[in-house]
Amino acid sequence: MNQPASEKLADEPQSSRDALLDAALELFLEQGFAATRVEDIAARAGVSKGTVYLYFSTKRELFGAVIESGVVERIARAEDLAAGFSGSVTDLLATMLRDNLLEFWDSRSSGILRLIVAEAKQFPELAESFYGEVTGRARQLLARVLQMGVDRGEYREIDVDYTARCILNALDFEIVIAHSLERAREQDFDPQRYIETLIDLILAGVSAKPAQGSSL
Amino acid sequence: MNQPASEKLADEPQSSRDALLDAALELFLEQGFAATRVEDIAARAGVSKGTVYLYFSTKRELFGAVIESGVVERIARAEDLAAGFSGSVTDLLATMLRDNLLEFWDSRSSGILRLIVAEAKQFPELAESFYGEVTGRARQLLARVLQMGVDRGEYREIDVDYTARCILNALDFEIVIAHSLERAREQDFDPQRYIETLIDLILAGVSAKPAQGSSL
Amino acid sequence: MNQPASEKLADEPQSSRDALLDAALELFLEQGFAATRVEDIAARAGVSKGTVYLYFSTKRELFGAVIESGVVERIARAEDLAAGFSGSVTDLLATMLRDNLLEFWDSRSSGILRLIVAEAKQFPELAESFYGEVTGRARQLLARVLQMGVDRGEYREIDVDYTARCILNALDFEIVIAHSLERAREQDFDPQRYIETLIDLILAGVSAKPAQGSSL
Amino acid sequence: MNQPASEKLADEPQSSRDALLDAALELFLEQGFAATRVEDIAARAGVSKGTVYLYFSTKRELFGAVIESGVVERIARAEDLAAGFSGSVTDLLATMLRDNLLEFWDSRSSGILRLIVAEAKQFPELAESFYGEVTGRARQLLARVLQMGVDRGEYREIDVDYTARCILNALDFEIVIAHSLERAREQDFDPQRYIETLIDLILAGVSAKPAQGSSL
DNA sequence: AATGAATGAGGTTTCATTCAT
DNA sequence: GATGAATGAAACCTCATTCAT
Repeated sequence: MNQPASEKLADEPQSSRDALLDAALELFLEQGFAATRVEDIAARAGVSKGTVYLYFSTKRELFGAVIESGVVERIARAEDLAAGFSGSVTDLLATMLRDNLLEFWDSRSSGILRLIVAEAKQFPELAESFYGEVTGRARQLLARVLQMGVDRGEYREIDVDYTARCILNALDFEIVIAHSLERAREQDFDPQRYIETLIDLILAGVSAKPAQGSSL
Repeated sequence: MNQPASEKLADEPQSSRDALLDAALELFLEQGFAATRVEDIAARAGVSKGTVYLYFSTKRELFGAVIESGVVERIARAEDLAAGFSGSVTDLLATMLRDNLLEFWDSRSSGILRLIVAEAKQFPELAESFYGEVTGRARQLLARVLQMGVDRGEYREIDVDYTARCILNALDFEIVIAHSLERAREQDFDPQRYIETLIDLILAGVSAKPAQGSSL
Repeated sequence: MNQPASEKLADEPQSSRDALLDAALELFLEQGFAATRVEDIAARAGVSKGTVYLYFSTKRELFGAVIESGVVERIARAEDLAAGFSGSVTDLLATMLRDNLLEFWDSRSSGILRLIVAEAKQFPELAESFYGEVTGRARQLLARVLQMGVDRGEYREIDVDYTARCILNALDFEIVIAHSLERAREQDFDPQRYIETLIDLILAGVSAKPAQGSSL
Repeated sequence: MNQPASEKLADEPQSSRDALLDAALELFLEQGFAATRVEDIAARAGVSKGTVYLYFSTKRELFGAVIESGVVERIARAEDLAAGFSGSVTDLLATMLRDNLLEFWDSRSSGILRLIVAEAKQFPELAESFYGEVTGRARQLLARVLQMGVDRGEYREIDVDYTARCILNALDFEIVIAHSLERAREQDFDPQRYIETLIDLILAGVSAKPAQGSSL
């Protein structure tokens, strides 16, 4: 059965536009916006300098498109979390933090978070939009889960919105650091241990009962 | 009584070098490294372009000196925290987080944190040095306090090092965001409420007893 | 009755070549040679960029063809003037200047004159050819008419060739100005009044009798 | 006796700015605005590319400054004409046209006229300003002289304003042509003869008495 | 005949750095 | 110490032209 030409295998040659977006993301992550030359993006995408301007009218617009694609990807990912679940809220919370965020750790989008922070002064609208749509949406999702725990009596009366901020910030900054200091971190940092510590701290911090881990 | 040469009156004209460091910090914070022109730094410092090169051989070296001065300042601040305290570890912890970090929030050094994150790819040695000397030192200080709480039986058996990471990350990312999205944040973010929520969450999370606020 | 292939209905789709010539003339007149992009010409002609190169091997060649078509058109127009006339030479002269040149004023070809002047440095051969074939031919025609007046005793002994230059220059520069400063001229310039003043001046200047209008 | 350093001999090294204006005028005249590269202007002025941007923020601004300097120069020249004179208006008129304009013919400013016509579409404000301030001023001057002749009874009742337009146009277009078609014109054009023919035509055309040259 | 994605030489402009004064 | 005119490498961007389809 013939497939339409538009369905391509992952390693097939993509459209020039997609190749440029991929190449640009890689280079912006590696070097930042200002230090990345348009010509290098083109070279990595396998096209010539002029081709960049067939698809993006300026280097800044290309940057915006790169971030935009990351936004779309991360939003889709976050929405998947909302899908049905069973068990206690605590199980959901632990699963969310553990499984999903560990996965996110290495994903392409996680680098975009660092990129947004780095270039926020040059692209304030993009940064605000990203922060609102991505980080904000994740926070609302997490706050809803926490509220569920409160409603069920699993958790004590907490400020779910700001608690969600605390949790996400603790995760996001570690991600930003991981992308900023790749070499130095590899030696003495254990992401798994970080996540487990965070989960333990959070669950103990919100639980209506005494802290679990330690209590005899 | 002779005063050391470094002690100057507030309104006294500083040395050109200090004026350049101050001007450079301001501009790097506002615009980032690449977007800041040496000529603008000189202008803000009230000297000519050529004068910059009397004190710093390259723009990068000037950036390094700016960060260095921020490091020194922040380390001094952090070390002051270690001075004697009395009362429970929980009181110390709450005070540290509340008073000292609220103060830090608006300090000049807090912007350097964002700057380091933004420019880490261009200045990896600086970033690693800063992260090690400043963030790392703060983490060790916090870990020692937590360990003290554990030793005294106030806190349950926790991973003090990684718990300190969690706490500092939650603080640092909020600071970074605050410096990245100045306008947008003013509207719906309450730093005081954030700190209190974090303190509440942390103390409940580490305490050896049931969470304080809610359950009897 | 067969019609030549070149006679088409007004609204009929022209050939791509003709459409390109028309579009190119419009744009060259509006913006000049250098500021007009081949792509814009193609777009205005309703064809694609590549199609331009099916008919013209370079942009310069297209420019040449545009001028060439203007030359042909203007020569035909000028030659028509030579056709039979009756009455005094003065009547002919007044009619030529008044009717024919007022008509020419708004014609498409009049813009080409300005274009030639503007691009003469880039296309010296074209400019010389245009000046020789169009302006030169018009000058010879006018000189013949003046000579006729002299021969008939209507006019005094004048330098008919250079007098023709004076007359045509006075007309041509006003045309060039009209095409150069479209907006500013509309306010305080009256073409009709200009032509009449010129005719009055010329006829009085060449007449063998006292100036007509004023002295009895 | 020592002279201030600012007084320089004509061939002394001028300021970079003046050297750039001179070089730019030459090249713009030779090649037009678009075909002239900033680097070539710098080279002819004996400075480097970057130096151009110390004095002019864009290539267009440099063009404007070139025109501006021409405007100033030509206005000063035109004003000198207005100085006292004696004798008949006809003598003045003949002298104005003959001496002053022959001088103008080869002056630097005369090339600017062609340049303005050529680039009017790209610089409409400049063109309008030039036309108003330079050509317009010359026209008013000429119109005043003609009016004087009418008032004295030397000339018949003519439309002095539009007559002045005719005269100046006849001169200006010849100048523009001279600058456009340098090579071709040298062979068979005699500026002196052109001017004399024009003077003869004009004086006969405006005179209250029968045409002078021919009348027995 | 027609397309339009792709090319890459070449232009304008920026800005870190130098150096004669 | 201080200046600021000058430099020139390097970046972004344009657009005439080509060519596989």
